[in-house]
Amino acid sequence: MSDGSDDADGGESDVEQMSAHEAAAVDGADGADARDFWAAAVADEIEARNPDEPIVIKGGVSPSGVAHLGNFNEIMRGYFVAAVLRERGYEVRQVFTSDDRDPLRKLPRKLADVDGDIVGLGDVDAGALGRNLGTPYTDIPDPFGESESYAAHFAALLKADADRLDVPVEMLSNTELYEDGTFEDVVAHVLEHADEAREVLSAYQSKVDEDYVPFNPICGECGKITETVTEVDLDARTVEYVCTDMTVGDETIEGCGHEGTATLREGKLPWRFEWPAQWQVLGVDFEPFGKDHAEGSWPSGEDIARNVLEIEPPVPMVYEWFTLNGEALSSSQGNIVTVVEMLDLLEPEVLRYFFALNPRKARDLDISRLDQLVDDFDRFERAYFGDVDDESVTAFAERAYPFVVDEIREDRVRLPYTFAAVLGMTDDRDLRIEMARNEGYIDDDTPEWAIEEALERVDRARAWAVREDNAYNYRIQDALPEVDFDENVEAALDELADFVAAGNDGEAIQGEMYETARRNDIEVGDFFEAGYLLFFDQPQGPRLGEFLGELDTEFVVARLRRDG
RNA sequence: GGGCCGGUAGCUCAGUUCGGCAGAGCGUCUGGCUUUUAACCAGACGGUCGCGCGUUCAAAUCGCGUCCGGCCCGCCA
Repeated sequence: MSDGSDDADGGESDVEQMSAHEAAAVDGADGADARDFWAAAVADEIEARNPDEPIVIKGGVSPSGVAHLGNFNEIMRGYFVAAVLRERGYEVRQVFTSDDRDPLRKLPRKLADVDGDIVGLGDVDAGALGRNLGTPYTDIPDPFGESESYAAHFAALLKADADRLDVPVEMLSNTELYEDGTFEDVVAHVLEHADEAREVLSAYQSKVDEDYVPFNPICGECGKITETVTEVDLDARTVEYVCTDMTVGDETIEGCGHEGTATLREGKLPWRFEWPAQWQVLGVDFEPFGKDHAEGSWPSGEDIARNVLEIEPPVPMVYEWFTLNGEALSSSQGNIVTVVEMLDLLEPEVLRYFFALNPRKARDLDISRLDQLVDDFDRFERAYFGDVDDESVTAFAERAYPFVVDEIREDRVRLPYTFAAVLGMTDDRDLRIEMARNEGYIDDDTPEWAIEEALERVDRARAWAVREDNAYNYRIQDALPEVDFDENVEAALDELADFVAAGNDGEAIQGEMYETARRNDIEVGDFFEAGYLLFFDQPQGPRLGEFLGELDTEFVVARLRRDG
């Protein structure tokens, strides 16, 4: 526990630990800390319970076809609370349970392959999945034939995403917790107190009757989860069962009729008991969950924890679901987005920022307006460094920013996202830098690492512009676009071509464009538009003169003369 | 039918815990930078805080009612 092996900065002294705790106490006393960042308020609540260390923060989902961004609430919301507690000097263990002893109940329409790319059911062995309806995810082969099981495949995806966002989380398999006996005593306890269990649960679920047994064995014959327990032998720690049909929605998963005996490790608790059982065996102090649990599983779980398991439930936190492009996340409708996809478009810290925002608000992730999210992040970052005159943003940034970035470095350069997208018009690195320099984002004092990081945004913003095919999807046209100009515009273009051919630099070209337009009696705007059409096949573009100054002179001259 | 959460400027959101002048960024418009693009600078426009009633000297904030959206109250997670 205190061997320091996972302690990043090693020799932290007890004195410093003390002061961290004291500082936290001061923060808690005036309340400023908690008001400004939800994770700090949650941390206060956990702290108030004087938890044993390590403090355990849990999340978890049942494996499904795709690990989408919504699932990531289970990891990111806990991460921020863990980070605040660590800052206060506590040892924190963040775990994520893959609830993988759950049976596959229906076929997913979409799956994510090992790289996180989404594929349809038709691209995998769907028959093998269909035959395994009702079987625990850990006993179903990986449809991609790579991992040990369907469950392992799914867990690996989530773990890979957590790594991409640099969140240290320990993945736990529910099945393993059953098989290695971690759950066994709780299962025995629940079966021993089956009357109380039934009584408590029946307040939440009307279907619970006298025959209800809170344990579902796995059929020794067909391997499916069964629901019919006929006898419980507490001394032998076994149950007798019949493998009967299971109803899922309006579908029926057929049982094989086998009658057998199962140990308490060969089955699972129903979810309503399994969740509190996890709290007990893992010693969970905090758990965020989606609003779907808020009025169902949570109240019953809390009750079961106190009155059946006789433990104190963790500090809860409900998070709102977010929508994608205004629509509910839905894998069957195909309205999903993954961490991998998002990281093609955003830097990891921007995505982390998204999850640092108030969990109580339903939030829409509008891909077409990602520039707005990135602008918000940039402002949030500047606020941390005291450059924003807005108390509430600054207070939030002061608390949350250190947990959003991997490293606090004040002299970072952030190109505005739309400008970064515009720079994506060229793949020429030097040209990108030159244009950023022209606009004042980079100067001679900018360190090389900052330039490097700034340019990382260009590829992402470019990917966004292409994906959305929006106004920032500029690309230098290799071939002459179809154009049709007035005579005086053509004359002006020829004059400008001569000016460029004479070897003038970008700044001069920019100035000359105005002169040329005036000389030929055309609106400056029309002349610029002509230039944009020639080079981008679009009526808008970057600051043109300086841009042309960066390109190959022969190419520019030929294009201005409409020669290719 | 019962319950929970949300609804604040065109957009994205602070502010609601604990009542004290309705806020920010973006967008838009106007002007500026010898310069109509990305950006930058100055300014302006923009509000029935979903709606109604109540409490109060004072309500986005508290209470009651109501509308809209999501979720839960079967199974499952």
